[in-house]
Amino acid sequence: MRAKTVSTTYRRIYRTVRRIPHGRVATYGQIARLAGFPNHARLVGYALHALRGADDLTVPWHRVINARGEISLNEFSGADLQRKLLRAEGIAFDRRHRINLNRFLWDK
DNA sequence: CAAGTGACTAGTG
DNA sequence: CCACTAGCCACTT
Repeated sequence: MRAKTVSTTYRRIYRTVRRIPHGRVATYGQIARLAGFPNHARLVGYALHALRGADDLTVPWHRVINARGEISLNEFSGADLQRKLLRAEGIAFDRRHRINLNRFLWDK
């Protein structure tokens, strides 16, 4: 079992992730920046990782992807689930399982 | 307490 | 576009 050490830092990240609108995605770096931790993309990944298995979707973790427009989870840890959730929101994937950030990035 | 790890990224070539 | 790298940092061993 993972100890749920929810620091204020994590809460700040979760709060930011909750702001991502339905049908849009954001990158780890983007969330980090908006949460007030520029250049700490990795921290966001770590925070979301600590969320796996938790009360699903109180935080829309599936809307967070990497800067290349890909899902960072590997096929063994739920990438298909994330794809399914995103598709259900109308987000399209290309042949290589990538998302067109020009179209779906939670922008501006 | 040092070293390893990871849902990252921007820069180079 | 791909491969490799240095920089970042909380958490685990």
